[in-house]
Amino acid sequence: MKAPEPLGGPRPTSRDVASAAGVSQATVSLVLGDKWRGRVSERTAGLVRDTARRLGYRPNLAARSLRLGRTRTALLVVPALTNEFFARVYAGASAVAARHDFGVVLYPSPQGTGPAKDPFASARAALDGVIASSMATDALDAFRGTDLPLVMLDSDPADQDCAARVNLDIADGMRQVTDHLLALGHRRFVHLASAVPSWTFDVRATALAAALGDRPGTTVRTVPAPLDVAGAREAATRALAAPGPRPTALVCDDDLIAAGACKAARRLGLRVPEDVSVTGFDDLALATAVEPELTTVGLPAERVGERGMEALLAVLDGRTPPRGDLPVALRVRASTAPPPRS
Amino acid sequence: MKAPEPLGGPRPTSRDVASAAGVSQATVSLVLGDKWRGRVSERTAGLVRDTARRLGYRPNLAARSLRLGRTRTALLVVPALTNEFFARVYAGASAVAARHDFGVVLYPSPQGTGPAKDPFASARAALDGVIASSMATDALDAFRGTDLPLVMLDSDPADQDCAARVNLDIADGMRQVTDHLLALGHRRFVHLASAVPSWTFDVRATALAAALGDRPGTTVRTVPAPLDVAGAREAATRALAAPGPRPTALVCDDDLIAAGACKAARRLGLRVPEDVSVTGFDDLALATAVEPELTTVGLPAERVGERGMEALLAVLDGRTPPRGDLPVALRVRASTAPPPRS
DNA sequence: CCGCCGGGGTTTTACGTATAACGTCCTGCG
DNA sequence: CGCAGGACGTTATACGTAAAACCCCGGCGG
Repeated sequence: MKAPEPLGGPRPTSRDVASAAGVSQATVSLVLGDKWRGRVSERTAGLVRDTARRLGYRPNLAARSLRLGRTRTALLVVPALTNEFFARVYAGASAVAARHDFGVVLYPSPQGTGPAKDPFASARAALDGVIASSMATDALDAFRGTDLPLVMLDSDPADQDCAARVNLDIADGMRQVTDHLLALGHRRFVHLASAVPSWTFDVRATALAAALGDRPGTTVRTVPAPLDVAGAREAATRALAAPGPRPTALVCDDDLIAAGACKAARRLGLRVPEDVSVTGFDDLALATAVEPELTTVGLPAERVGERGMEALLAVLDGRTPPRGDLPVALRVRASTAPPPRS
Repeated sequence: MKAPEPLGGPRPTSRDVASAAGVSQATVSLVLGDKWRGRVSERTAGLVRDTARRLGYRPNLAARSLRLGRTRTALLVVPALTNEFFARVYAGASAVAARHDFGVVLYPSPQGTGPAKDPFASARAALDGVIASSMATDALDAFRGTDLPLVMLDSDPADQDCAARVNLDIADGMRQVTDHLLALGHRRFVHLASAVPSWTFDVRATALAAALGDRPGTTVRTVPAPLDVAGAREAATRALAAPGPRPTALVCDDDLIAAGACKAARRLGLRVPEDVSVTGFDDLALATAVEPELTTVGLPAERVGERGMEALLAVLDGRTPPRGDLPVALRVRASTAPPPRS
């Protein structure tokens, strides 16, 4: 007996509410928009609200957007949601957005069967702003040079072409990793560096170099690795089987790479961490799923998303966005130990 | 010399294009909407298109939605994107959507800091349909009993309250797993079953029971496990350390649980697969990241998303949606072997 | 007694698009 | 010669909301 609401029929409009309550449409709009102080009596306001609730009224978002010129929708541009890090970024952004009843829509994953040729085609007219990871470079260009406020995630501070930026203190994380390994006694390092071009990875390399720079007797070789376990395993195999003294520590740009490195070591008959230490980055679920559990750098992915959304809201509001890098923390687990005696 | 387009100013409307081209707004709408055969000359149509391109015209989606009453937007309701399976479902759905210039928006992840109290608040008025996983039960109720077409993913076929359904042949997958283990010689099973209430998991249990039902001499004990590695490890530890003859095969509802089970076994001094075999479900990236690589059931997650979107488009179009379960495939890797002699 | 003010509304308009309904030539045919 | 009808557009309208502009009435200071 839910008949009162026409199930297949059109939903009630503000005008329906108005006539049902015996007032004008403008009054409904004022009351429901919370702009009625001193313009509508308490009694009428209550009546309108009750009627709206009774009819199950929901404002038509398209009409509202058309009128206001704003859509309360932000676009999040990330390389791929299958990367747990970005899934968590999305969760953070969307949580903050929900609190300000904003929506978050994702840019169709570029590695799919192909997004719309034009990034705007499905999105632009319906957006208030863009939050973009620096890893999604190709998609990103399309949003540059528009009037849309752009918040960049983990991007080069030298690049000023954005309204706000939220960065992780990646350099500090890499320094913590290096200090940890140095303290354990390691001297021969290999840096399994992501082949994806992005500031996040560039800064890892420079931070590692800087941290080792002032320690004499240390060596580091950089080996590029793809961002997946199987590919990383091959790269790590080459690094470990290379001629010359074997490295004792594999510093990886990412937990996926670290997992691949562990597999490579084991396949070569080396034990982790007794024969070779391995460190990751990100602290994904993977880090505690593999054996041994990875020593890695925990990144507050949700906070990145939250901060990104907060920054965008601030910009849209004319306020100045929050500044300062987000802190990261080394998590020492079972994949690191002192180097072998030999 | 990009001056012609007012960068900070308002974007051109169809009326701007019209006056720039010296025609009426209606003509612009007809041409750009591809409804001009026999109503507008080839020459004028070309002129309009060129002018639109030159001014960088993009139709205002809010206005269009208001006029048409449809938004070309679907809602995807999933428990969490951090679950790789659903991230892949999203990728599939969004790829198909993009091809039909549809948008896909996600229901804010329920485990976040809390979504809008009302699921519709940020969504309903702007939706053409809903695609929902049966695992997102709580959120789902809110969308039942509305006029929105609902496509269910992996849900109980007995539940008829939806416009279309796309299911995986989970039962077949479980049967393949069981046959594989039986062929290896296993007789004492433990089913590490997800504690999350959902058809996908229920069907695993019944399929396992059915497959073992006609084999005398087999035993199976069901142990509930949470859907995360750490929790699953505890559950598996209890199962393995229980009094009585030790099980030789751990059948897990999910790769995360399987990973936990492997860790539990190793911690108890058991080798996988020599002392105990472990199987997973889903074939996530995790399955090939851990050691040993998991024997598991590969699910075509992207296909689920694609099929879901295709079904929704069909329903919206008045066509009949595709039917039939999607096939799954056992992937035999290194976590299964014949049971120990003893 | 008049003008003014403020409380409590209403009328009206605009947002940008899609499309139904309506002209206006021009050509060809009866 | 008149007019039917196609080719080519145009004018007008509606979608649902927000908000600016307006209106009415009772009370009160001058």
